[in-house]
Amino acid sequence: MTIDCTQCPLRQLDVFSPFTGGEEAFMKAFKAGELQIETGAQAVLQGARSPHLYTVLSGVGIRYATLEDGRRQILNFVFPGDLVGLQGALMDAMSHSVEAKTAMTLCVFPRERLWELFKTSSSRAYDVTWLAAREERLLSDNLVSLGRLSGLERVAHVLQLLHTRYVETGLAEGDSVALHFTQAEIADSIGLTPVHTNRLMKKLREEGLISTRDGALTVLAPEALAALAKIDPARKRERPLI
Amino acid sequence: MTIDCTQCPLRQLDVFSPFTGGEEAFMKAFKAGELQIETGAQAVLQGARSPHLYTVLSGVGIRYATLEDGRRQILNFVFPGDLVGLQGALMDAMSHSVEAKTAMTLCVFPRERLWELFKTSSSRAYDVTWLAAREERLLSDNLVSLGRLSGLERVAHVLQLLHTRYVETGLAEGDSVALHFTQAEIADSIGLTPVHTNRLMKKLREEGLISTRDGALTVLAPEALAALAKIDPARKRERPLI
DNA sequence: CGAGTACTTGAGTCCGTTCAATCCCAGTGG
DNA sequence: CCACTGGGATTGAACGGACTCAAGTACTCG
Repeated sequence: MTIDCTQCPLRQLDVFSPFTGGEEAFMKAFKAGELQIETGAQAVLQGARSPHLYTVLSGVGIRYATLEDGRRQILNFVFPGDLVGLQGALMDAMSHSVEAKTAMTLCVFPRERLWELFKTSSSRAYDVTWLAAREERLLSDNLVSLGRLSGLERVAHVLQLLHTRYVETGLAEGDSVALHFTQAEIADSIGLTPVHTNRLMKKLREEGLISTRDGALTVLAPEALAALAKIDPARKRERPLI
Repeated sequence: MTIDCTQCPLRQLDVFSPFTGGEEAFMKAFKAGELQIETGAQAVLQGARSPHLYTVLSGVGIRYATLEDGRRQILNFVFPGDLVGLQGALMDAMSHSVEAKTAMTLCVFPRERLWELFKTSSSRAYDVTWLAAREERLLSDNLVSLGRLSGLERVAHVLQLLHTRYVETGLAEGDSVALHFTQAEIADSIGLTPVHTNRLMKKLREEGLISTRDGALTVLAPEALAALAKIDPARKRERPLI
């Protein structure tokens, strides 16, 4: 029993641009099914040529690359509405893996239909490109963080980012969010060790910027945190949903 | 006097996929002209909503973001065949600037024609998306470098990357390439200070991996450098050219 | 020949790492 | 009911890679 695109619950959220009419029905024709995966399972694997392109319907995960010697870098966090596997669908092989950190549901689009989608609907094709450009921007932000921010600033940056993404995808309960990522994962996303990340989070707590109680993150001083994180508050958040 | 797309000199290069027929003539209709800029000039500016989308016809540059306090992070190096200004054409404003490090020639596509291109040619639209996905992959590689490689590995990584890009765009003279980037710029791309970058380059020289003489970089031990840089030699290089 | 820019090198400091040990808590099986 | 287990979070102490500040060299350009 899969969800009908015309009933897609994500469409309700403010971050996603509304469809102008009949477009959900169009997308429905491209959806081949749903993939349900458990916490810890891989949606796509580095090196593999994924046979599908996915849109995240629910759940969160991480997008990461590993080196031969085991070092891991988390490139980005995966939230509802994100495209997964575009590289594999377009180019040769995936340069990263995606792992679920909660149970996830993914809408499945077979790769051969992607080309069909480009031929049939130029506006949907435009949206795919738009999302690719958005991904590029998110990676750029992380690059600036890793390259030019201090450790404390980087921690503020991810926490701010995660908070925003939880809120905009409707996964926040009140003003605090239940993080599904461990400190080790946060550390792997900002290029620090878990130990040092822990110390820096402690510092943010002591300075009253955040609080963390039983896995929930609360931002106590949003302006101060954003200032530390060097995040532009004016950036538009709205985006298309495929 | 602008170059006719049907005569595009880049098309000759091995890295670029051949057009199947009549496609150059199609692209010609979208080209509104050429932009010539001098060394040090900005092609696009961070924060601006660029009125154009460009393809680099000749010359090299840097794509970078700056923070309020002046810190700068180079996101990527810009070479012939690269798309410039896609974010500005699709979304709201550019999150980065592009500056010429040699004289550059850019093919100009007005942003309103981008949408027209999507409507008219699904294969060209597909190529634009392909290039966006490629950019995403290059950024991921840099992210892994900044987050998980040591200083020495990072220096090896950029140098290897630059060498490859010079060679594949036909800008190499023999086995050595004339770098158009200063050590300070290389430092800004790998998240290190110029001073430390200098010391690490010295080390690579002492170990016999590279040599640098009057601005030219020669890779003396390609395998050793690639091993240090953690670069996958098997990756396909061919890509579309818009 | 002076000025500017890039590159090079030295010495001291600090941020982040490494290697541990400890704590906390949710399961789980006796 | 409680000891046992294991993963995550936390803290301590010592080390080291990268930074800072500073001086000096090499080269181009007016």
